[in-house]
Amino acid sequence: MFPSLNEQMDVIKQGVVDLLPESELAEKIEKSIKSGLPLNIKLGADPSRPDLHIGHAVVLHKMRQFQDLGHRATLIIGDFTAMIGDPTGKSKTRPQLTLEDTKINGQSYLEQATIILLKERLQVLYNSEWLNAMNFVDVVKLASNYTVAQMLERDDFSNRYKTGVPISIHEFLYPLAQGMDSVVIKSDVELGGTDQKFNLLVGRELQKQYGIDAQCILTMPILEGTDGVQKMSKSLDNYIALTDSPKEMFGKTMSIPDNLISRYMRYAGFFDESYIAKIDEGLKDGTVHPRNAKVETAMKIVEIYHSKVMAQSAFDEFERIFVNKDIPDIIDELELDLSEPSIQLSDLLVSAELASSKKESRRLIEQGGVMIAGEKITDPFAKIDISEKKLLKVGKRKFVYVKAK
RNA sequence: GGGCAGAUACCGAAGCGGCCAAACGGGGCAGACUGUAAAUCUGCUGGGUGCAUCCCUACGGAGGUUCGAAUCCUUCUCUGCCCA
Repeated sequence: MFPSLNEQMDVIKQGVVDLLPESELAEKIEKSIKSGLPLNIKLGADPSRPDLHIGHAVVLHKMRQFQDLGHRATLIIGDFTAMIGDPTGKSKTRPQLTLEDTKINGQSYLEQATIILLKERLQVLYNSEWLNAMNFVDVVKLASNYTVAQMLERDDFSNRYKTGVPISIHEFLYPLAQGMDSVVIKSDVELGGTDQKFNLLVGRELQKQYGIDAQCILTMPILEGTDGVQKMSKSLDNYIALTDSPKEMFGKTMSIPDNLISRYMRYAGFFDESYIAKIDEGLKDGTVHPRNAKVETAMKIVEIYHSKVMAQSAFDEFERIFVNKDIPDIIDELELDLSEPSIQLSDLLVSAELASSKKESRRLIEQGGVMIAGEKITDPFAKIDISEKKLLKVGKRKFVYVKAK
């Protein structure tokens, strides 16, 4: 049956930022133990950007822990809400997705999410099912549950309001729509990132208004991206995707700033707290080398999403390229269709798509970032004979074999 | 409905008739160094052309004034603030 209340609470509280209200969750768990019925744990997914990264994994992992405790996970694919379009940002008018697009994205989200989630004890619902069925009267009723002042409590809104950045009316409907999901599925707990706190609370509030047992809310931190400053996101290109190759995962993890090591150990590598504390201490007093701690973290991450074997080979490869300055074992080959066997270096980079323009290509060459067959060449006008296959290296980590067809 | 302010490159933000492909910061890229794709330091950062006081594209859109416009005028679109 279910683990005891204390055991459950210990697991649940690992790494969380907010757990509101804790006492209510304890009651719910006690009730569940007594009745033998699992709790319904909700997680909303935004399928507008279906590429999941290890930042998303923080919350997914928490969901998995609930599953492991015997509870039921409800993943809500926000196909309806995504269709309306994410209203953040003033300059980007994001193309409006059709319901079909979001369905497809939702499917891909699901595939990636089940890398972490257990397929058993998982219920997947699409919120268009009920949101699409609401008419304007329903929407007005829903909206009447909230006031403008309440909406403006949200940091995001109030900041924008204060600084004069526009807020569209439909953005106010967002939290409400999402909250409606909680009403419909009668969730006991809703998970989310700390940025979702407001939305989660709206769900709780709406449940009360609709006469349903209010959900508890649990938030997990937003993991910083590999740049160490901004949150991990695809658009900032500081992410480690769940589907990244072992090599990429390893390398990207190695590039995080030192001060993020323990955070990544906790939220990306899911190491034991006691172990993290030990490493942390070691980093402080200098007995643990930051590089080694990072290697360990990187290997663990690769292991989670690939395997131990892959982790080892990713490490070996990394050592070879960056420590021994050797070349990777797998390099793409590119055959170029040329009228003659030689080509001007600056054109070669453009043809190989290693530079987006001839200007950029020149810059790279003149700055000494380009090597042909192990030899640094700084003259952009050098003629390169590629009738034989030659290794072209651009920057520190772009390798390609080029050959004239 | 009325008044006022604003729209600049990937982002933020200066510039307010020629010296503007546009200061500065961030980001990105490259180099040096190293412990690594950390940190730090240096350089570069619209495109074309063998590269220059040359051409093209670009300061919200469309016109206009001028020898010359990101800069002035008209108008349109969008945004914020204030009043109703």
